[in-house]
Amino acid sequence: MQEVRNITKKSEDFSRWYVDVIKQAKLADYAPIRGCQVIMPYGFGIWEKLQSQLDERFKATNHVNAYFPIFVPESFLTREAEHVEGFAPEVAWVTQGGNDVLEERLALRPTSEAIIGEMYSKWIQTYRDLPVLINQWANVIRWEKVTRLFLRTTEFLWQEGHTCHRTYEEAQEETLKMLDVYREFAENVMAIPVIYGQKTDSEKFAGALATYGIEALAGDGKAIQAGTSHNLGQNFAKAFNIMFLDEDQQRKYVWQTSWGVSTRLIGGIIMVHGDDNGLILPPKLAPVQVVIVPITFGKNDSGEKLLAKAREITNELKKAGVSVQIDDRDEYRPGWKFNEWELKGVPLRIEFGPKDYDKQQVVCVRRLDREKSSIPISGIVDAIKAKLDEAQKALYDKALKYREEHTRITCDYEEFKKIIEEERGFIYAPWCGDSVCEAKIKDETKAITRVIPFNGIPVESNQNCIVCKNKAKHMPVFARSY
RNA sequence: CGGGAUGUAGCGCAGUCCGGUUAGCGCGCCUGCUUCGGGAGUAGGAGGACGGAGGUUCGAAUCCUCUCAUCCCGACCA
Repeated sequence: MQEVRNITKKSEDFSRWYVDVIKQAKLADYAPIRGCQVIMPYGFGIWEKLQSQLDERFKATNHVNAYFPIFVPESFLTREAEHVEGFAPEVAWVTQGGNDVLEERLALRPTSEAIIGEMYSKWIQTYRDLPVLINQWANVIRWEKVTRLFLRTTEFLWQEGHTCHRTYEEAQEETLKMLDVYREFAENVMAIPVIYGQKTDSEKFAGALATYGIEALAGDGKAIQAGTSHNLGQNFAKAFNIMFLDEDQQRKYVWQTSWGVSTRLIGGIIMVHGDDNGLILPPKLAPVQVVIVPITFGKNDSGEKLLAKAREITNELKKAGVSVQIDDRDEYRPGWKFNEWELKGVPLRIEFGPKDYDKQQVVCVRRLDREKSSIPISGIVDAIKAKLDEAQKALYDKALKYREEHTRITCDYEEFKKIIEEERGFIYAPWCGDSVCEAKIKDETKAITRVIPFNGIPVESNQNCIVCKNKAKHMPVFARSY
């Protein structure tokens, strides 16, 4: 029989598989503008779930939301030298308003440090105004040369936190606190294990003192940056004159942080969890957590009774807060529906047929591994909730197992090259800390330092840099990446 | 931005080299009947003017020029 579903096998061509899954699960579609995508309702549903659960965590850490303009005057953008240089190649400009050419071009924000810095300089007067803990949910524009659905699009959605503090220590604490929020979110909500730590100088954000990130491993052995948190030091404070009068009567520059995650996370979820049958969503992010497929035989009385019972179960679960959908479409047969909901990554499927009706039970099938179980209808709410929790955990465990199987340690550069070429994945390797060695590895292997992990492997005193053989200072994790 | 490939119905493709009735095929879609526990069967039906713009020609999906978009591989990035 011909395969109706048309997803390229993951192992055959990962890139095509990725696009096939997105298009067929109706997460997103190409827009008629280069590099831009339309996030379709099902994909946006995932984003909304991400958003609300992240926002909860921001609020819990005392942040508030605000909104700043999408336009950034050129003169603002150019105030922090390293920052301009970092973003110059990918800024989109507005040069005309209506019929009039603008005196000063306006950048469509590639990030908002500049415009927010400008406002902060007005708002902050004394140490009593600190800390400022603001987050913004917004779209940003980066004129990328190479784009890829969700992972890198010209316009994307994200969240950017921008905070101001009285001291370096406080800013550093904030930077690491938010990194940890991302880490916890990735693990517990996205079911994605991450390596987290500090970026090397060559990988840090343009204008930051230090950048920290969380890194996930995709199903093809390439790394995906899933979130970043920057200690901006006083660089932007100096550029935008953000000063406060401290208790000791001295005027001082504030210490700032910024941190963000984007719609790229959706790409990460697809790449980390998906399989040959399509998407697999963690229950905590699934727009539809449970789908009920009633199985009826003909339009007879028993069929009607069965459908009525299925709707009753649906309502009961709904009332209990489960995102559940009944698929009572007449035009598709059960097998077809099973495949479609698997493609869409729905974590649990409930099958309810005549045999189940007689026994007053349902058959529950888990998306991840098609594990089947029978659940009595009495007490179905608790059972399904437990199944969802189990599915969330099983998904994390599977991703963790994959990552562990694709993480290697080596002190030998030749072996390093071989691993990158043949297996990819994460590689821990000792490094002297010199960006020359880092660049050499990048040139020769296309692998770059992802982070110097906090949850990694400590460097030992007798270890040497895999490139220059000088004494190693760090044990970063390397990978090819998206 | 360099190298390569692709663009024909909602999706996947053939046709293009070597111009010539009314542009085909599979899946999907619509209607009817039978079906329904892992992508049903059958009968009938609708749907495209060939990515876009110019040009060559009696005639262009097919040849030429430009352009747009996507994918893959490289150089840069959430």
